[in-house]
Amino acid sequence: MPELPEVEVTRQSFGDRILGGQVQAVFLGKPLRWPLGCDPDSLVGLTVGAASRRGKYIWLPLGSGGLLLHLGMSGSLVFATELADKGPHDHFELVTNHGVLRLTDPRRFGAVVWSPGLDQGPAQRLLMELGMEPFDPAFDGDSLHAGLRNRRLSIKQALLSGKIVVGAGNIYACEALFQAGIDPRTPSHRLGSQRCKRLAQAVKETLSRAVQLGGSTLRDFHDAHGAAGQFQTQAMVYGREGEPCGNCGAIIKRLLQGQRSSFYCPRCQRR
DNA sequence: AAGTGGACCTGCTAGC
DNA sequence: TGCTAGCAGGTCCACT
Repeated sequence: MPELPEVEVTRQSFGDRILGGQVQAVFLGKPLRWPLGCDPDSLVGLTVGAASRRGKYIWLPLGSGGLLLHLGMSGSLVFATELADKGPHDHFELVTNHGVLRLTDPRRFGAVVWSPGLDQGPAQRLLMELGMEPFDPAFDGDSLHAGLRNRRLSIKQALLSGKIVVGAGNIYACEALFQAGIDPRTPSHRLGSQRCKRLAQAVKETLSRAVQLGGSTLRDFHDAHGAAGQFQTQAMVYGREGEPCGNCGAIIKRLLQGQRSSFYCPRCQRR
């Protein structure tokens, strides 16, 4: 489900309210992608710090360490003082005196992992290979060009890999490539500095617009208050196979790249 | 070393 | 109506 915008919208929607809370209990459901990595009872009494985001991960400081949360494909977080009874897909709860943070994740590709610090332990291991943050001013056409110039994989897969820039998943990679006028199959090294500049700009704009619109709600995404996103209504290509391009009228096509669907306009987007 | 495909898991939909 | 195949917002790991 969640790409950078959904993760950021989620973080913003509960971060302020949980800040300063004290852990009263921790509930674990079925196993997630990775084990928590500590005794859940050892978190009781710890104080919650300011939630931050790196790529599609949320870092929630707790005491001297913290929890690294990932929503996988189908995860969402809810934060409330009063929550409905637990359902079959609720696999983690952090009960605090400010409210309860609950992870619901049917497919269980998500994770909640204890780490002694952002730059130590599991968090360090999971985050160290990540590419640049798209909203970092250092991410621009030049840095993108430098990251792509020796790569032979397609530009779509390069964006999805997260090794150059993080945050664009399948929806936003498709949308950014459309906005930049680049065919998703284009070999990365064939993009010159001019097109890299356009693409870096498109990635920044696509992701920031999506954050402003509250993310994309394709089937079930909601922020921690329960609000749905609106970006999907403005998607130009994602999920629009067979429809006319809003820009030129050509029929939007779908193809498979690395077992993932890519949507593109064969007229607006060039190799 | 970079690139590819499989694996993890459940739910929903389109089509027969 | 009921079954099945195919699809889904991610990413680690083993293998070439």
